[in-house]
Amino acid sequence: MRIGELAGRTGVSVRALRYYEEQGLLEPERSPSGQRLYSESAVERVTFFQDMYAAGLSSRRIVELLPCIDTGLTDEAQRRMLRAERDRIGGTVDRLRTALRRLDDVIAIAEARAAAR
Amino acid sequence: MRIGELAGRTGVSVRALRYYEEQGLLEPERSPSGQRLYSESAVERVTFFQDMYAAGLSSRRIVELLPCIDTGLTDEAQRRMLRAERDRIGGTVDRLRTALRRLDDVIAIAEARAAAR
DNA sequence: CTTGCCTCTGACGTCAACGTCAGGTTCTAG
DNA sequence: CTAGAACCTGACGTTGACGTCAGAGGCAAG
Repeated sequence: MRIGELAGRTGVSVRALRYYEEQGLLEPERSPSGQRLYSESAVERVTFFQDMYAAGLSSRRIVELLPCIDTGLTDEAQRRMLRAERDRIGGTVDRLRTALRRLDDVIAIAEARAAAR
Repeated sequence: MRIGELAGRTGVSVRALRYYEEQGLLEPERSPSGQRLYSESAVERVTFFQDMYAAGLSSRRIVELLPCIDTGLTDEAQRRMLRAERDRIGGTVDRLRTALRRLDDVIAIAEARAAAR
C-alpha cells in the first residue's frame, strides 16, 4: 500500500511515516517511480511505534529495540536496556493510575456540587 | 523551606520549580531578601504536577485544573474538560499496558534464548 | 571577613516529533 | 487528455518543559 493508505489505517500523519523512515524505523519498498510501498505488516509496526512513543521511548530507543524483536537475539547490555525500559514504563503506569484516581476524585466532587446546585 | 530543599524532596530541578511559578502553578512566599519560601504542602503539589505531566497534560491544562481542585467549584465546560482528560489518560494507560505486554514478550524470548545458549 | 554554597533575574539554548511550505512529479477518474 | 488528488525531496518552523550560563546578591561556618 502507499503512504496515504498506511497513514489512514494507522491514524498517524504522512509526515510522521516519513519521519519514522528517517529514524531508521521503517524501510518500505519503492515503486519504479520512487513512491513508498508498505507491506501489510507495516500497520502493526506503526501501531507498535505509537505504543512505544506513548510509553515515552525515543526513536533511538525503538531502533535499539527492533533487532531484539525481529531476531530475538540480544546481548547482556540490550537485555538490561529492555528491563530498564520495562521498569520505567511500569513506573509511568503507576503514576498515571495515581493521576487518574486524583482526577476522578476531583470529578466526583465537582459533579456532586454541580448536582446539588 | 527554600527552593533547593523542595527540589531535593520532590526530585525535580530548581529550574523546573521556577518554571512552574512562571506558568502560574506555584506562588511561594518571599523572604525579605526575595528568596522563595515554600510551605510543606508544596511538596504534594509538585508531585501532583509531575503526575499530570506524566499523564500528558500541559501546564495550561494544569492551571485550569487548579481552581477545580482548590475550590471544587466548576462550570459545565470545566467538567467536560476534566472528563475529556480523564478519558485521554485512560487511553494512555491502556496503550502503556499494551506496550508493557509487548516488551515483556520480547524480554521473555530474549532471556530464554540467552539462557539456552 | 572570607570562603563556599545557595539563591536571584534575565535571557538564550536544546531537543524530539513532527507541521508546514515550496516546487516539482505521478497517478487516476472522467 | 486533463484536472485534481496523492506523492516526492528538501528545508525551515513550532512547541513545551525545561537546561544552562552570566552577573550579582544572600547566608552560615570558621
